[in-house]
Amino acid sequence: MPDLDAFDRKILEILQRDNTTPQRMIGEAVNLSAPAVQRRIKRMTEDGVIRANVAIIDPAAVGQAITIFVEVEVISETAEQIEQAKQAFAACPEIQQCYYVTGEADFVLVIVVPSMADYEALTRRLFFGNNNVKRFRTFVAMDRIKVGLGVPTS
Amino acid sequence: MPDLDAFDRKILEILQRDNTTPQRMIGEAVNLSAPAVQRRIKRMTEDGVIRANVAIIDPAAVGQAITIFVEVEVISETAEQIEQAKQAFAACPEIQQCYYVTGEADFVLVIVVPSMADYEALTRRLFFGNNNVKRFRTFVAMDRIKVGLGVPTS
DNA sequence: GGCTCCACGAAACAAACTTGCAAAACGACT
DNA sequence: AGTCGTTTTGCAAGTTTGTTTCGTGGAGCC
Repeated sequence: MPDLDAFDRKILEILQRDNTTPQRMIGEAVNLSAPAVQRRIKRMTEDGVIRANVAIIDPAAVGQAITIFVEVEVISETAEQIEQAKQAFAACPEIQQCYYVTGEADFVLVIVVPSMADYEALTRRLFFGNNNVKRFRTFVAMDRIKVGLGVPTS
Repeated sequence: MPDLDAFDRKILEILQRDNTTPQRMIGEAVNLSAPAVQRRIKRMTEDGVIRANVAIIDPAAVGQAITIFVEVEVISETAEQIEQAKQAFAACPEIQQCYYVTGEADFVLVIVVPSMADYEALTRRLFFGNNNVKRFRTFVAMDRIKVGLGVPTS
């Protein structure tokens, strides 16, 4: 993965805010022609710098009103058990984000569900139904203050 | 915010996976003409169902290698203090996501930084430098198993 | 100097998006 | 059942955007 110059970083800055921005406008903003911008975007996409281009949907608009954080602590941390847990979490559509972490917990999950009843059913399936889960701690989001996947491009 | 029919939901499903998909292909997938798809997308964008269109960047590619979770517990939970905390967190570029939650903590943060040294400096500025922070708990991500903002559209 | 290798910009080209318009689908009311 | 009004659709033309081609100029290297 080659390193990025100032042009690339400026382009990324714009794209991670709005990837429908015409290449012509990006070109004006960074002092480059549209084809040059296009080639850089293509290269960064091929190199995996740009991982995806997606629309962000308001969860409430599709009936997924509740966001929940869960810390999960497991009993056995063998490579096999961890791998199995990772796959189970990754396959669950309600789980929006899943990280394997150090600290007082082993996994941190971000879950999106229509109602608390749905969350209750999910815990039954995901945690109580898995005998390697020692404990889990739930945090219900009252306010989504800042949501996104933007990163500083410095 | 009007409700969405089966066409809209299918379109959203596609767009939140790849919003560069041509409207013609979306049309084929949902059995609608391209202009019909275009009008629905426009309407959903105006209605705020589609919140943004963004490129997702690999943090490591721009030197932001470390993802960290933080639970923050505050001392005083007056409306004014909470509001102040929200604004401080929202304004911080290293903070990628911030939620105000119920449970054993008051805020949950997702932070992206280049190194642990940067995180240490950030805690100094953000937590130790704020006398309303009672305690904070850090979880360093070892593996990003599932990352995204996709939601079930069904 | 002469060479190759890249990245660039201008222009031509292809593809996608957008708009106008008439016809079809749907509801409400008689 | 029939009619009117509203809404949404598909088609076709027009416009914008994305992509490729080609020739030029600069950096590094014999």
